[in-house]
Amino acid sequence: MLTAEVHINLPAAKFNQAFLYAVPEHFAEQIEFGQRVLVEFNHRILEAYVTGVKEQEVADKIKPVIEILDAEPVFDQKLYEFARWLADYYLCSVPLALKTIIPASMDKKGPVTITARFEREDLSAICHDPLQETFLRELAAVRNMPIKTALKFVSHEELITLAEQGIISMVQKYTPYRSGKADHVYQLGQLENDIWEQIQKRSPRQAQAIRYLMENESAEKKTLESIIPAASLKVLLKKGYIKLEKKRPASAEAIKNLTPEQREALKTIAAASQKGIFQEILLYGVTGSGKTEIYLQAAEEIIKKGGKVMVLVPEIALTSHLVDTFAARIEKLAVIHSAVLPSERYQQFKQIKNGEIDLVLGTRSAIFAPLPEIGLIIIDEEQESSYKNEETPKYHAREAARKRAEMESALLVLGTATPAIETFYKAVSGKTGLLLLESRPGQAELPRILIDDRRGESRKTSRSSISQLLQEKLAEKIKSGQQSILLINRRGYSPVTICRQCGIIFSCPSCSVAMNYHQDLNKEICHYCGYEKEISSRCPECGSKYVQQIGYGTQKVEEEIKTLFPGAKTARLDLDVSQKKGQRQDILDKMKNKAIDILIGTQMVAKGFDFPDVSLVGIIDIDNMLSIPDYRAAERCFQLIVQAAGRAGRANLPGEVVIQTYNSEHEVIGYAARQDYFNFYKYEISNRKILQYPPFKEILRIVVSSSLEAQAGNETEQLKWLIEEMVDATEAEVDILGPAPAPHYKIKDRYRYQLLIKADDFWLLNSIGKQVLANRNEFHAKLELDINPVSII
DNA sequence: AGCACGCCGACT
DNA sequence: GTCGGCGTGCTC
Repeated sequence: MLTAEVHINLPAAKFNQAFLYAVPEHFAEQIEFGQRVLVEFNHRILEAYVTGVKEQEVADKIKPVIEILDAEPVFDQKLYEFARWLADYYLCSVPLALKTIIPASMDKKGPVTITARFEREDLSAICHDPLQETFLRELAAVRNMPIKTALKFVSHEELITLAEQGIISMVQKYTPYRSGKADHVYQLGQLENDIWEQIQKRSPRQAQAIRYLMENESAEKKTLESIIPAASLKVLLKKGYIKLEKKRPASAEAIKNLTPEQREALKTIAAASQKGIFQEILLYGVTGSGKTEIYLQAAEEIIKKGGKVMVLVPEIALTSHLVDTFAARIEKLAVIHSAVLPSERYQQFKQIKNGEIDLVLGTRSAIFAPLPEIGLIIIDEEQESSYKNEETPKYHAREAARKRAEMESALLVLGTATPAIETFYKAVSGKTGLLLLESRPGQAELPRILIDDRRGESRKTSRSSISQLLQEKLAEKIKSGQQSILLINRRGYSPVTICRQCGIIFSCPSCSVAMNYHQDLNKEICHYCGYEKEISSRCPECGSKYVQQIGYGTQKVEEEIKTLFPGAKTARLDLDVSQKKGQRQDILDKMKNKAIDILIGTQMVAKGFDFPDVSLVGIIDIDNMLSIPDYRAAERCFQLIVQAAGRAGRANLPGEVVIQTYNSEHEVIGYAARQDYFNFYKYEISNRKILQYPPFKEILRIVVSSSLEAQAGNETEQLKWLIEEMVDATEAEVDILGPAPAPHYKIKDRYRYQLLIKADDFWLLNSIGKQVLANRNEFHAKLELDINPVSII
């Protein structure tokens, strides 16, 4: 008998095992590894992934596969193995891991299909109604039909009844997107003179199209289709007078000459990639040292030898120049990101799978692209926290890439100017390779970094969010026509509103956080649950009118700047702005065209953008960042300052950075100001050692949450006992911190407690996690497990 | 996860 | 007597 091993698509971690189903005769030809199917499982009809098809004799009665949902497989053996690793390593079910590796573009469903769930010979036993019998006999013959056809025989209600009785099932199958070819352009094809004259005489619309193409060389698909009727274009295409081709970047960028340092690094990478075994190299290069050129030339070498390359970036939108550079140099390139239309993504998926793509560039989920024969995986800005997935499975793309590279016997290159402490630790202790790029080719010294201690500042400016020094510098830059960037790590107008009469803080009714005032909307917004409330001029508690906003965010800084420099052109770039479509690009364009003097924004402006005329960067509130109760606070702070400094004075202008602080003797600020990664590393690694944090310990964070306050607390306690019992049994050294109220005690009406479990050995911690999940039904509260969390707040 | 089954109390 | 609360077990 033909059987299918399937994984039922249920998220619970315990559904890790495969279940066996019978493959009915009529599916024998179609069923394939990696398809999604429909099966009956414990009185329910559920989706499942086929992870094995074989002929075997089965003793017990097994249920049949009801329907095949995919025309083609959505994952292969290799990706299945990768998914199993993902599930095992990050503590989730195999089906959930499979769901995360399958791109969303594969999730489009077509119209409802009616499928028979009985064999033709059983028909007389299940049906007595003559009208229904006609329908069912027809259905038994074809096995399935569109709902439209079925409705010609019976009513919708009858279909539902039949479905409830299990005689038929109503299914939506996955249907591939049709290619939209939005990234295509029209170009002139073969066109003889006499034909052109003929067209001009007989077909004015066609002639217009050709004339347009003669004048413009090529036309965007959308543009031409908006001028010329589709029918005319179709005729021209069919006759070959015009053609539709994939857009190619205008001019290939020249290969840059390498500095001796770069050449050395490239040589090492090329040599390593040729060995055909898994290796890992950290490419540590100061900002402006030309890492991108090394990526490109290394990729080009691999591709020349028939290998494929994967490049991961933190966020495409913040890395558009990198995308452009790759597009100009790599011919068979696929860029994967959320702005790509689903139809194109489907197309991409197929091309990648078929080996038609040489290089995949994308954000963290691109690590799951079905790219064959990978020779090199590059992770740019490897320290970025956006590589961590914040939903289960809470994977880190860097770790996933390491595994993928291992599976493919490929080379993994981690590139950065500020390595994550863990990454650098591995490199200096010899576990991975290390390449240094310490000089900047061709240009610019490091920017001048000023630590601006605001203690004792004169009354005149001390109440402003902008220090006296920074005000002076800004005035200078405006005068000389240079651009400035101000970094403030908080969006909104002000983060706290209080009543000066009774002292209450305006806080979110569902979360234990203060409401953020947003002036543009004149609303208070909770940044955790999104709750919004019109601001009232009176205190809701005591009715007094002494309501005051405390602290500042981007909006307030922008307002102050406008008051201080009425003539200056300013713009704000934060999450609120960039979520409005096109606004972000608009601001970036304006910045490039020098239509903005001062750009005020959150971290996003510090990352990746490259504006050649910026010569001043002000970091408004670094102290706030340093005070975050997270073991990575210092690291993040250092990274932010170095990144921000990288924005200042990249071309021919000497750059300046002003760091405002009330804490000028803080070591981290000092190291960052000197751009001294090595000493920062020494300082930080000794802290990590003393406090027993990564890389010296692995961490498992468990957040226990419940809408019942007591339940959350009690069950966290109970969970701790359970883990202590497990640990006692192994006699291993494990630290359990907590139970402690989570730093955000209440979010969306759920009370949260957390446990931090630290151990030397990853797999010991992992097995503790697995045992916790195995005992999950002892708990009523929600348990969220995070292996090596990127933040513990 | 979520459905069936089974064991209890409240109520027509 | 039955209706429905929810605790427990099971899912090819």
